[in-house]
Amino acid sequence: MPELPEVEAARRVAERVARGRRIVDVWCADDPIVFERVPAARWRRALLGRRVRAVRRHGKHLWFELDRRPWPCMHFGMTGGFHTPGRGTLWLVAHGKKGPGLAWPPRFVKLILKFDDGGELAFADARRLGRARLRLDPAAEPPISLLGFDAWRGLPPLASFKALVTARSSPMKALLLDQSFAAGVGNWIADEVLYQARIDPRRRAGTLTGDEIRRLRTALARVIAVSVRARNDSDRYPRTWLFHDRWGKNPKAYTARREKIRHDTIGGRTTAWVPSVQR
DNA sequence: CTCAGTGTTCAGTG
DNA sequence: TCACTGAACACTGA
Repeated sequence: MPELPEVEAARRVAERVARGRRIVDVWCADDPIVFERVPAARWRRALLGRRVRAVRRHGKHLWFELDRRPWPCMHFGMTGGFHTPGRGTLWLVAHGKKGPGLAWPPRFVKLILKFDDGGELAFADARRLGRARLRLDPAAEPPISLLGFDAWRGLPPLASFKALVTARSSPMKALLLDQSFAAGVGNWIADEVLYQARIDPRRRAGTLTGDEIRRLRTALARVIAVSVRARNDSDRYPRTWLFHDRWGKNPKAYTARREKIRHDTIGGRTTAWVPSVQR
């Protein structure tokens, strides 16, 4: 379930496994869709023998900083993630069986890196909406260069944040999902932020008052900070958040505060919101 | 069996 | 230019 907090968790796992290590083996699936028609042989040539200096993230994009270019960049799409072997394969994506997966290599694996200390890291993606690419300078080239501020580490000060919002005319839900505005916000976080900021997702960005924009920025900072700080996926979204009641497990569709939840398609995506709270 | 879905990209339209 | 819509991608789980 990769939005920014899950991708940041994946980045930390990748740093733990790979940072400072040398890549001693590369296995690459023959999947031209996922690998943008870069042949497996080119992946091997680019990565084999390289040392990993760091793993970087901007929005939902990750890349490995190696001691020689090009560098590999990943996007998890909706179902992608990193896996590590051993007792309790780490599942960063909540699909398939609950709990630690034991399969190695994992299902739908696209890339496996082996390191000089015996560690391994696999990139897998069931639905194949994710991407892995090779880039000479990932931050300076599309798609990463087209992203807006990172929603966690790059939130602009209030004045410039206001300017960015008032310059736009799209519905707030669409604006939050627009990665060229705030990189890393996905469908769930967008709904959570608008709920906590008490803003109707259909409101046009340019019509927000100064106070609403301030609430929006505060809610964005808080939702991301809390979910990034969480130790595990179950702590990522506190029980009082709209998140938990978003998909009617309870057909009553009320929030923890007994507020009626409504579902609409806004900005092309299913949107859960609370009319009695969001104006 | 059917259908919606945590995301992005592109073609077509207004 | 801006913004919206729908389709496509391929699989899972309700």
